[in-house]
Amino acid sequence: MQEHSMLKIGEFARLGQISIATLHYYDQYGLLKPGALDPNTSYRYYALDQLARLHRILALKDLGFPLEQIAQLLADDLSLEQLQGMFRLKQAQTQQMIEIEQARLTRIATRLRQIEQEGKMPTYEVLLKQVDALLIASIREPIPMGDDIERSHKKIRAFLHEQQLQSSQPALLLFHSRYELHDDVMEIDVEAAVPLPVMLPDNEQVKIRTLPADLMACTVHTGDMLSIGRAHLALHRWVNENGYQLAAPPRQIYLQHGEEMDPRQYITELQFPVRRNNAHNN
Amino acid sequence: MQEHSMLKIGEFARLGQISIATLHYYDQYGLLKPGALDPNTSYRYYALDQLARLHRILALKDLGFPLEQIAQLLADDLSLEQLQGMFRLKQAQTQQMIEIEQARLTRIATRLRQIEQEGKMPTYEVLLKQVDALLIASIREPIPMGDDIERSHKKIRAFLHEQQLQSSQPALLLFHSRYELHDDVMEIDVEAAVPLPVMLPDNEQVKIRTLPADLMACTVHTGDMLSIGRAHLALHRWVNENGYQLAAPPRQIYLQHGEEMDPRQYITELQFPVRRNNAHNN
DNA sequence: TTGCTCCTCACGTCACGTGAGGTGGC
DNA sequence: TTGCTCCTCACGTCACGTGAGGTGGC
Repeated sequence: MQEHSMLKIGEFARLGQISIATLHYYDQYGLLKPGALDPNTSYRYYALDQLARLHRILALKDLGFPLEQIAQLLADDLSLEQLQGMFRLKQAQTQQMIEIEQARLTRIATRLRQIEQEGKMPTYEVLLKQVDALLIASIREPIPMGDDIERSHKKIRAFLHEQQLQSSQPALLLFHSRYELHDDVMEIDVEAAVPLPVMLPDNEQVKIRTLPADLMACTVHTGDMLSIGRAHLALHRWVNENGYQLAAPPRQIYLQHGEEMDPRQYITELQFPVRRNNAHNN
Repeated sequence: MQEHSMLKIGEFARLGQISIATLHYYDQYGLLKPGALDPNTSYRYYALDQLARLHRILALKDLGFPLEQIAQLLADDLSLEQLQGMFRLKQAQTQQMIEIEQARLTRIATRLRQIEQEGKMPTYEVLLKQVDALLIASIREPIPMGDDIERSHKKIRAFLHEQQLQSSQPALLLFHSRYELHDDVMEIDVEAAVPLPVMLPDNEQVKIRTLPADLMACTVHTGDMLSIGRAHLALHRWVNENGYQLAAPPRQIYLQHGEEMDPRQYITELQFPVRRNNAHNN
C-alpha cells in the first residue's frame, strides 16, 4: 500500500458513487476491508487500486447477486464450472422472475378493466391455489333442472352413517357438464361428493374415489344459490383473460350451508381446475 | 357472527392456505381481525364469511401491493379515481420492473459469454453510473502518434499555477477522434483537461468549459498506458452488447499517475458517455 | 475556535418464519 | 394423562439508511 494513494472513506465513497454506510457495511461483512486503519482514530483508508474490487462488487450486485454469493465469486477459489453454474442459475432465476412479473401484469390489467367496468373493486376475488388430492364418496347422476341437488348429498351421508362415519369436511359438487337438453328435459351431469377421512369399500350407488390434486382458480360466493351463476361467470372470465383454461370439472364447495339458516348467509367456494393455455401470449 | 360458523385459527388458515403466523400478523396489523376472541384463552375465532376478506387481501398481495396499501384499498373510503390511480401506478411500476429485469438479463448473458470465452471472470468490470457535470480547464489539439500527451496537462497546470490555483481532482483526457492519418502522420484529436474548483476567465490556449453530466459506462484499468487499449475494447464491446451507443467523447481519468512511480501501478478510469440504442430489442 | 469528516453503537425496514416457554380442551 | 392446538413474546431476515453522541484535523 502506498501512502500517497490512500483515500479517506468519504473520498473513496465519492469515487465509487456509494455511501459511506455501504463501505462500513462491506468492511464489517468482510467483503471490502480498507487497505489501512489508523490505530488511533479508527479512520479507514482505502488504496486507489481497491476501486477495481469495489467495481466488481457493484457490478455483481447489479447483476442481482446477494452479498454472500458475491463474496464467493470474489473468493477466487471456485472452479470455472462453479462460476458458470452460479451465473446460469442467476440467469434462469431472472428469466423466471420476469415471467412471474409478466403474469402479474396481466392480472393487474384484468383487474383494472374490471374496476373500470364495474366502477368499484370486483365483487368476486379470484385466487390461484394448489389444492391437495381429496378422498371422496360420491354419487354421479344427471339431474333435471329445478330438482333438488341436495338429495344426493343426503344419500351419501346416510351411507356414511351406516359405516359409523362422519365427514368433518364440507360437501362438494362437481359439474361434469352444463345444463343440456335430454329427452325434452334440461339436465345437468353432476357428481355430489363428501370427503372421507379413511378409505372405504364401494357401494353400488356410492362410489369411493380420489379427486386429484390440482391448480385451482377459486372464488368465494356469499349468498343463496340463485345468484351463484355470477360467481361462475366471474371465474370463467378470469380464467380466459389470464391465459388459463379449464382442465377438469369445476367444483362447488358448501362451506356454510344448512336448512335451518338464512340462505343469504350461505358461503360457497367455487374452484375451477386450470392449466396454462399455451396459445396465450401476452 | 354466528356461533356455528366460527373456526379456530388453524382451520381458517388451512381453508385460506396460509400460515397461522400470517393470520397473527394480519390481526396485529389490523388488516384482518378475528370475528371473536375467547377472553380466557385469547384463542382467535374466525367466521367463515371472513374468508372473502382474506381472499381479497391475498389477491391484492398477489398483485404486488404492500400491506399498507392493501389496508387502504380495503378501507372503502377512497374514490374511484384513487382506486384506479393506485392500480395504474402499480401497473406502471410492474412494467418498469420488468424492463429493468430484462436489461439485467442481457447483462448476465453478456457476462456469461465473456466467462465462457475467457475462462474466468472478465478482467474489466463495466459499471453504468451517472456522472455530474464538471468544470474544466482544457487544451484541445491534434497530437501525433507517439507524442507526449502529458505535455498539455503540464501546460494547464502551469496556467493554473499562474492563477494561484491547484486542482484537487485528477486530470483527464477526452478523445474527440481515434487515430487518423493527416499529412502522412497518424494523429489523434484529444482534449487534455484538469477539473477546476472555481470559474476562471479563458486564455488563448487554455479554454474553460463545463463537461455535461452524463450516463457513463465505466471501467478501471490498472497498469501502464500501453495496455489500456484492452480496457477501451472491453468497454466498447460491453456498450454494443448491452444495447447502448456512444453519446459523447470517451474520457480517460488519471486517478493515480506520477513520474516517480512504477507505471504498473498506474490507475486509470475510462468513461464512455452512453445512451440507449433504440434499435436494440432483446 | 469552528466546520468538516469520521468513528461506534443502536434502531428501523417488510412480512412474516421460527423457536421458547407456557396454557387449554378432548 | 397424553397429544394437539393455541397463546405471547422475542429474535432473525437483507443491505443498508439514519440518527445519537462523541472525537480528530485544518
